[in-house]
Amino acid sequence: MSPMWVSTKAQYGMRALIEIGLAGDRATSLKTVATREGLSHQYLEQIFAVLRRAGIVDSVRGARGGYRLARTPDRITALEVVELLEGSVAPVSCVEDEDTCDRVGVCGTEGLWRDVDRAVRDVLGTRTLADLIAERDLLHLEPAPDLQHLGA
Amino acid sequence: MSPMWVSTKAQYGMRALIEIGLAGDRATSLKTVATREGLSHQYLEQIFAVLRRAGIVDSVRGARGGYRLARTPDRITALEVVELLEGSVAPVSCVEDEDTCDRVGVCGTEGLWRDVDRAVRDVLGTRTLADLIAERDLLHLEPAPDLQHLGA
DNA sequence: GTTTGACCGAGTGGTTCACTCGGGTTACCA
DNA sequence: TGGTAACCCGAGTGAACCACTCGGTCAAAC
Repeated sequence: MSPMWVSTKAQYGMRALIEIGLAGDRATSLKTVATREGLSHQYLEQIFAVLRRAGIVDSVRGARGGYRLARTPDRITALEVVELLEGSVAPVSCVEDEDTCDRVGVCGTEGLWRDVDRAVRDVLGTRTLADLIAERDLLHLEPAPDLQHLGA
Repeated sequence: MSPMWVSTKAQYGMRALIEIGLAGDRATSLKTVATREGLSHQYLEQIFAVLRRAGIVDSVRGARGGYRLARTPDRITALEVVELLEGSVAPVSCVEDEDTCDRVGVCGTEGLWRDVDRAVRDVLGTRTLADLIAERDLLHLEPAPDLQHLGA
């Protein structure tokens, strides 16, 4: 796999949340998400444990259970999700925690990394799950069966 | 160490290049860079082997040897250095290589990662080593001994 | 009372990271 | 001409991390 700095945890988490969001109020099971997105069911469980504890999704236990968004999708930013599942989005450690480097204030690259961090946080912070769901809708995959007759 | 996605290789490489750049035409040894920046000499050798092969620095062998910039610092972007030492700066693999994911054109997060990638490349691509050297100069550390008398 | 599906902790194989080690080879310099 | 400073190179290594899996418990629907 070619290198990347956003882990599959955050990637899968985002994709799964879009899927969950598409269902609206109805709970969606991870099994459904897993097959629809081609992901590991058990790995998703791990991810959703974190999302639930963070108050991003609510769970419904038992048969016909699953997950739904705990908030409206416009109140969930990509930044929140990625930071939660990734731990951090900072390019270098000193951007977040100044104690990890003894050369703070002496390092010529400080401004550079700080600008990169700012740019990333800006993109992720201004994009909400609602935006992603809308984009996903534009791809209009698998149109709902009951809408099929409207076409052609 | 707190998490980060720019490796020490790229970080150290940038810092070392600033140090090399400050010396202008004169070759600077890695030993000097290592002590000045508090880095491992042997690790720097590994990094500079890559920088040299990429045509970013020239080497001077033998005693009193070292490295100097192969181009003027305004022709070396942070992006070039980071991509070289990091391999890639893409947040997820599909941004660079579409074959790594079978869901290209079907994935709701595609645009998001593409925007993040664009933002990062924009920041790194518009910053040259000359800029970083100038910033570093503003911190005016260790003023040259022969300029000392000009102060106070 | 069986099926569905959320919940939980532990384990694991592979890879990457951040180096180090131990040697060359080249050139200055006395 | 010999010593020393420096670049050059490949291999190794311990720790951490990633992307999962396994095996099981608990809760609600049918």
